[in-house]
Amino acid sequence: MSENQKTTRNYKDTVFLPSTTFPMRGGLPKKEPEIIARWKQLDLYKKLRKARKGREKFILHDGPPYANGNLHMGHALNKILKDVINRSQSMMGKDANYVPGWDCHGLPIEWKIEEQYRKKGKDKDEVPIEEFRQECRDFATHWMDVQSEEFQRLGVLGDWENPYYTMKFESEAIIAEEIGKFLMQGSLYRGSKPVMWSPVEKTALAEAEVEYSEHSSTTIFAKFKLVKCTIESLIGNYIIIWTTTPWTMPGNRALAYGKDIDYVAVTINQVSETSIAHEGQTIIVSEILLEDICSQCGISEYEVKTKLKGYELKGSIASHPMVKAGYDHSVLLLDGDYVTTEQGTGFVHIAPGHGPEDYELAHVKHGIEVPDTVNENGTLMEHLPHFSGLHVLRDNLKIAEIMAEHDGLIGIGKLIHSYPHSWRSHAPVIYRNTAQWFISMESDGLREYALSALAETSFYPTAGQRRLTSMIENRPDWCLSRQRAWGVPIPVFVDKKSGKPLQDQTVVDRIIDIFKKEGCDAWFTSPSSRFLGKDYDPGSYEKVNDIADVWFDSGSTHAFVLEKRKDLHSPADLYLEGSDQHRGWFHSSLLESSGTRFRAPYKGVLTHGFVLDEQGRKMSKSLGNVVNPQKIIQQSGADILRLWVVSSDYYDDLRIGAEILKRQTDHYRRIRNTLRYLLGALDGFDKLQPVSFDEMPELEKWVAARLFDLDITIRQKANIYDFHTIFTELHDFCNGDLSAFYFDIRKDMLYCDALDDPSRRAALTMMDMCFRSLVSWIAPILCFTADEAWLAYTGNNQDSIHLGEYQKIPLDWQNSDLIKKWSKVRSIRSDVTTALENARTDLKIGGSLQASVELSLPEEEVMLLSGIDLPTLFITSNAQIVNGNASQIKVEINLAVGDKCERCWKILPEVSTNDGICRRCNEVVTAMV
RNA sequence: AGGCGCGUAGCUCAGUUGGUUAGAGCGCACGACUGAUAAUCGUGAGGUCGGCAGUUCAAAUCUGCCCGUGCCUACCA
Repeated sequence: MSENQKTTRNYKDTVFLPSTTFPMRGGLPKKEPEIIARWKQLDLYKKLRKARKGREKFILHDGPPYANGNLHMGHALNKILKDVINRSQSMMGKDANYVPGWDCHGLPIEWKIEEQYRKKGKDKDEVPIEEFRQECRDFATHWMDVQSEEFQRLGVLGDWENPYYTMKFESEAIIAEEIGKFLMQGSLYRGSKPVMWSPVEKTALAEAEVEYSEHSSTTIFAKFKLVKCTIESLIGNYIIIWTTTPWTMPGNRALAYGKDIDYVAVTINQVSETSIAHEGQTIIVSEILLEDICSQCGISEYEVKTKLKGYELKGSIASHPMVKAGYDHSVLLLDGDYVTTEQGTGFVHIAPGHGPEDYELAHVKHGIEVPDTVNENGTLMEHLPHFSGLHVLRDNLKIAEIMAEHDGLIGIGKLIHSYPHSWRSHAPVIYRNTAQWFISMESDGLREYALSALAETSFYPTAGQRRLTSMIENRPDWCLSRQRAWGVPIPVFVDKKSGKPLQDQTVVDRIIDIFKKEGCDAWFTSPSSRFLGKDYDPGSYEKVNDIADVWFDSGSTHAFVLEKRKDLHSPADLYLEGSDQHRGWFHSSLLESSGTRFRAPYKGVLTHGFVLDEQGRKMSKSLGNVVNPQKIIQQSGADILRLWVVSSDYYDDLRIGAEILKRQTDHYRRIRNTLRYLLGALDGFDKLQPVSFDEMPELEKWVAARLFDLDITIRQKANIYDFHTIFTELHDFCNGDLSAFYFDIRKDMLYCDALDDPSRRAALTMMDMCFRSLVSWIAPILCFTADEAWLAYTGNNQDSIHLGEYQKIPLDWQNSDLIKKWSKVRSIRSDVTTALENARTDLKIGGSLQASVELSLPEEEVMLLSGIDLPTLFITSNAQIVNGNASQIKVEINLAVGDKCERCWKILPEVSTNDGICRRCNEVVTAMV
């Protein structure tokens, strides 16, 4: 080798640069499906069950999504969070067995099928119910398959081959069995309440099946004579009400006043020719509405007798306008906080069978019985004198005239207003009192059991407890029945004579047996005798044709999933859903379980917020701000979405949008590159001897202490489902501790020291542990990337990081003193980098290796730095303490003296006499041969 | 309209029992390196802590009102 060749020798191939097959760019959209395929081929779910066999179980019970469409961000958030929790529990050694599920029955699916019928010009009522139900079943099956694929694409690990769903025959049977429990207890009772009813279709409607359009109504001013009142002078006066639904008058049972409204008693002195009001009578109405009423009723002269406040009418009783014509019941005056003086008379007539508010005030609050007055075809019932057979929508003028004849009115009018109509027939609908099945909150102490169960449940965040508790405290009895087709029937027979439900366990058991084998379609297709057996005459019993509220279905999942599957347990460790489920699944599950098992089906409840757009607005099609999970997965990958979940405070609402996702991608790259650097550095490490902890340099011991602390934090936070903190800790560790500090300092050693140098081996030993720890810590979050990195590390494609656990960090790695010490060291280092930056700005230096650092330090800091190699710490070519007794830290930067080592690029005096490289490099290169 | 929440830098979040000039990371700007290179390192600029009023020696933190926003109810005779 000539002199010339020597000086230009390229030392690059003598430097141990990182090398790895783990690419810098993830290419997640393409890679993730491959990883999923690998998991399937490995049968990861089952393998994990085997690996965790006998371990303590952790059961996060899946709240079933509704099987009727593609996933949206809310689904993604929910399932990712569940998966992160399950995987982290698994990493902590538990058998976290996750069984996903679906909710299949219910109105939205029923509608879809109906809609298809309408398109074909078919009528739902002409189709046999079993055929209709089969189509609903097929529809739900289709969407379960679609959603299952979509969930798995998010990386969610669970028993996808054997999920639960509410329309499975066994599920349906057990739902029926649970209803049977309430039946046998006696807390299931038949009552009634007003529901939206279409007289044309003769069916109950849901709120969402109703559309509002213009309708012309006959209005009446009806008069109720006061028969009892604390203000005696008012007795005999008439309370006036105004209504747009004269047909509800036979069902009137009360009047509502506003306690703070000003009323006046007014004597009518003169009326117009056409008026039906009577001179000399005294009426009571709202003061500010008086003029308006008088003009509408043709009252031309009047005289105010008394002024009063609403509350003075408390306890008063009036008589019905038709009191002498068969309507001689008492009409109570009640305080209604919803009464306004915007229109009408300031009094509201209450027909408990014809409005939810009427029902609530009269029946629920005051126990007034709800009369049946309207047939299912919309005609008034036979037992109603004078009105029998009249139609509630067509005959209102007639009804008004009859009332006027009986001197029950002071005015008749007309109003065009917005009124509910049936979505299907576009015909007006009414509220109609309808027989319904209820579960009593009181009769068997359900409310008490539920409340005490809540007190024993852990809530994340704690606010959920208050919210649910106040709902349970205030809610009315559970209305279980729906007049619908697609659901689990209420498996009850009613004794036609007594009107009481049949309570016989053998009948219930028989029903359940049949449902288990054939599904609950049998209820609609089999004769009653099949269920009743020989002991009862089918002719004497009415089979209930209502189905159960779908919330009862999902409220029973603990019974047919948690209790029935041997690989699960009840109560679950955790239920986790969006905050809307306080009113939904958390609520219904609690009631169902409290009523039958006297405890909650869960030990903990976690609620997350809703997904909003980047400005914090709700997502809607009309705003055009909807973000689809499918699109994000396609563009960036599911790991990015998963990172978004844990980087957010999911107890509150979460925002998502272009910038937020960009930030996640940035964070992802940082973590990925940290893994990549470790993998590169560790290339070939397995051939070298690891170094025992005691023999490691202090810097490595500091890394060990950081790992120890992180391990503690991560386990603690994972146990309270606080992944946001975990994410922050991990990111800062990769970013601040490793990349910007430890790696940067150790590069020289890693690249330039002899391959088997003890210090270098010590660094690699610690880096190996860093990698193993880091990859297991991110595994629950970045499940794909962790898997990929682990595969690059082990080279064993029959293994997966997800079968493993968090690393066990040795106890003697804990060292809070070292953490404190190096925090101070880094503070001095920061002063140096600032000084270096200033020198750079002054064009004194470029790279830090060009610099020589002169430090003036107080004694304390000198002690701190003793034993630490300063050029290594600062990544400069030279550094020394020039004054060890200074009052404050002072840093001076000079150009390093000497020539640049061709191999390690440090500037050292020895280089010129050493063939262009430094002493250390010379030794290493010579030894290589 | 009612019940329960939320509102700290462009973004995501910390801010312990009220106590010095309100923190972090990202992004941004500027610079260095070119042996983590569609990487990496450094420095820096960004906040009347939703608004107003009050309690206090002292408020992002406690109280009241208001505004914005989300979930759940109720939207009617």
